[in-house]
Parts: sequence; structure tokens; C-alpha cells
Amino acid sequence: MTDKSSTPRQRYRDQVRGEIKAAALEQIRAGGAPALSLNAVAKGLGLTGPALYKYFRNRDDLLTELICDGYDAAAVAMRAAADRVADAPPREQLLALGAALRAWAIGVPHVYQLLAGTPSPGYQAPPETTDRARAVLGPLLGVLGQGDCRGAALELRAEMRFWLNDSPPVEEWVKAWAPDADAATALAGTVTAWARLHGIVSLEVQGLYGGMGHRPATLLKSEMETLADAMGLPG
Amino acid sequence: MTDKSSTPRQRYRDQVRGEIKAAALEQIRAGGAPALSLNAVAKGLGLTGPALYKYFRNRDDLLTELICDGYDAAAVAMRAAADRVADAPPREQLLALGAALRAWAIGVPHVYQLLAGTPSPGYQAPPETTDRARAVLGPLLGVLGQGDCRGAALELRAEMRFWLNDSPPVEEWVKAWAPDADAATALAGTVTAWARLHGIVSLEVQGLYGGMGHRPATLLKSEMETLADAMGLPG
DNA sequence: TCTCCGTAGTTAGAAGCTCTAACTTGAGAA
DNA sequence: TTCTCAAGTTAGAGCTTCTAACTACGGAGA
Repeated sequence: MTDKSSTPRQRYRDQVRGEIKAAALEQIRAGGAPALSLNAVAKGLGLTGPALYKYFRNRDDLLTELICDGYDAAAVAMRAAADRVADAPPREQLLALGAALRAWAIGVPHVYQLLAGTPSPGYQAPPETTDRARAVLGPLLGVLGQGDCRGAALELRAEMRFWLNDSPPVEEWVKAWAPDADAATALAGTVTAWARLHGIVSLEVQGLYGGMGHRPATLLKSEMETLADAMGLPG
Repeated sequence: MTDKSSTPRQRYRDQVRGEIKAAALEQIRAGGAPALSLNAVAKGLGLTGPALYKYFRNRDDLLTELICDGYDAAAVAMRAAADRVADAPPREQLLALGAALRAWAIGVPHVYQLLAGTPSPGYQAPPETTDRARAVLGPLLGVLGQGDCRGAALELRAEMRFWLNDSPPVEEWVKAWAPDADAATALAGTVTAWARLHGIVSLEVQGLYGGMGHRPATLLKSEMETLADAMGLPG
């Protein structure tokens, strides 16, 4: 069986698709998702506008692919960070994962905004983004599964148990990343970490700290340390 | 001196401006900020497109006004909540303020997204939004100023001192809302609360909890309780 | 080697958008 | 009662997404 992706036509097609995506990202970097113009992208590549419709069904299709690529890149960054500190104590792992997500996000703020925002009138995120988002958060499950809820987090953990019972995919996801941990504990810690990280990072990439004199890194460190304390993470 | 806002011309003008804003908000509610079309708004009011330019300089102008209105509404909601629990212990005040912001946001999710996102290609938030955002967070200063940083938050507080020294408007803002508190402590607690609230609420209004079985209210309560613990708030 | 198919790219154009310019009309002010 | 000026109109430039119909060429098979 001939490798389908290696016929000259297919290779050319893949390359052009890549160039289109790169040019589109550049436009989004300069002016946000609403500024993406297929016409301008085409012109930049020496084509006319309608030619792009041979490569992407429409504008939303292109955006969706960029969003999926974004999730994948974030997941790679998280995984790399997790590997780097695999032998460190859990508390340090949590700090490293938080710092990694922020570092990735501020390196490509327009991509982070793409993942978080509504890029287009009536845009609906396709279902496959859920899986990709879970891959980004996966490494957190393994770390926070080593902790233990206490105080106000107990109620949260109780609710996570219901969620786990209702949704087999979620249960599988947790089991895959934290096989030995109590699933509800890992999930409660991860959801908390997710919300904290997203709050800090999204305020930063949207420039809402503008004119604020503090460094988001300090806030992030403080928040991850506090979470490690609250979850009793050793290290 | 005749009241300028009561000449018939002016009253008519104010009313039409109000109708335009209401129709615009309705469009944004239905399809997000990028879906706002001045043409469609005008048609809905029985006018032709260009007529709107007698009332708003351009599309961004209208958006800016909607954003300012949004901040004002959020500030009113926060202030009302603060008044309602003025006699309660600080911990309960913090919980109430957090719940109030979330309740306001999920009541008008499109407005919250408007405040947080990039509504238009190249849109630049005007400087007056900073003051309005501070009015929203103000009540938190008074509550968290009654606490005390410890552990990992000490480093954050140290950074807040620099910020206070560098920026007189910030110092004034804190003094206005928490005159008797240590300004850096109040600020550190408020920035932390802000980031946590924004993380939880923005994930919710953007539907990123979609298919997640948990109730954001539980996460919010847990996070505010944890913060109250970390700041040693009595209650 | 020659033929033919299909894909890449083209132009033309519909329908929409923001926004400007120039005009008309009618309500309030003097 | 007259005059002024704001409100609203039409026309149109220049942009957008996206469809339809056409051309031309590269690669696969006879």
C-alpha cells in the first residue's frame, strides 16, 4: 500500500495548507482573530482569494484547525515540562507546570486568546477541542492526585465524584493520567489549578494588567504554592 | 441656566441612543461582539445604516460605550452586594462579593465577554475603562484589607508595595476603599481574588465547563473560602 | 510515449459589511 | 413667521466571505 501522504500532489497540498495557516496566524497575531481576512492571506501568498477555498471549507474551518493546533502545542509544552521535572517533588512539579503554561501562553498570546475567546460570529467550538483541552491539563492530574483535599475543597471533591460517575470519558481521562490516585481528589485539584491558571494568564494576555506594576509570575507562584499547601503536596 | 439634557432635541437624541445600544446588545447576546452589525441594528429600528453615524462616530465607539456601561453595571452589582452584607464578618463579605460578581456575569454573559475580550480588529480599550474596572473591584479592597498576608503571599505583597510607590492613582484607589488597611495587603488580596474570580467566571461564561458535571458555584465558594483562610479573614 | 482525468487556480459576481459625501426635510428657536 | 440645523435619506467606494463556472497543467495509466 502506497503511503497516501507521500504522493507529490498530497505533499504540495500539505505544504500550502501549512503556509496558509502560518500566514493566518501572523494576521491574528497582529490584530486578533476578527482581523483574519482570507483575502489578505491569499494575497500574501501570491494567490487570489477564492483559491483558499480549495484548502479550507471556510473561514471557521481554518480557525478551528488553528485552535486545535494551539491546544496541541500547549499540550506538548505541558508534557515537556512534566518530563523535565518528573523526579522532583510534587510541589515543584506543580510550580513547573504552572510556569510552563504561562510561558507558552505569553509566547503566543494571540493563540491563547484564540483558545479562550469567541473568534467569529456564531462560532461553535467543535467537540474534538474538549479532548485536546484535556490533554493540556492531563499532567496536572498526575501531580495533584498525590495531594489530599481538606477544608473548603472537600465539598468540591464531593461534587467531582458525581461528575466522575456521570461521565465515563472523564473517569477514563483521570485514570489515564493519575492511575494510582483518588480520582475525585485529582480532579478537584486540577479544576482548581486550571481556573487559577486561566485567570492569571488570561488577564495577562489580554493586557488587563496594563499599567499594573506587578509581575504576573509572582502572583502565579503564590497561587500555585497556596494550592500545593491546600492539597498537602509534599516537597 | 436651562438644563441642556432636557431640550426636546436632546431628549429625543438620548432616547434613540439608548435604543441603538439596546439593539446592539441584543445582537451581541445572540452572536458575540463580532456579530454586531450597525446596518442590521439600524434596520431593526426602522432606519437606514448611515443614520447611526449621527449618534455614534463608528462601530468601535458604540462598543466602547457598551463596555463602559458594562463596567458600571458590574460596579453597581458589587456595591449593592457590599451594602447588603456591610455588617457581616469579612469572610462572609468576601463570599458575597464573589457570588455577586458571578451572578451578574452569568446573567449577562455576553457583556462579561465584552469586557474581557478583543471585540474588534485592532480594538484598543480606552483609558477610562481602567477607572471603571477599579470601581468594580473596589469593594474587595475594603474586605481584604482586613486580612493579613502569610506564606507565599508575602512575596506578592512586597511587589504590591513597589506598585503602590510607582503609581499614585493606584494608591489613591486603595486608600479610597480601604482607608484604614495596609494598602499592600489589601491590594495583594484583591489582585488574587480578582484573578481567581475571573478564571472561574470566564471559564463559565465562555462555556468551557461545557459537558463538565460540576457547578461553578461550588468551585467559587471553595476558592473564596481558601482565600479567606490564607488572608486570615475572621468570620 | 500519448491521452485523459482531476486538481489548482483563475475571473465574475452576489450579498453583506463599514463608513463618507452630498442632499432633503422638518422641527425647534428667534 | 422665518430661518437654522439636526436627522435621515440615497449613492457609492472599498472592503469582506463565499459560490459558480471556467482554464490549464501535472501525474497516472494504456
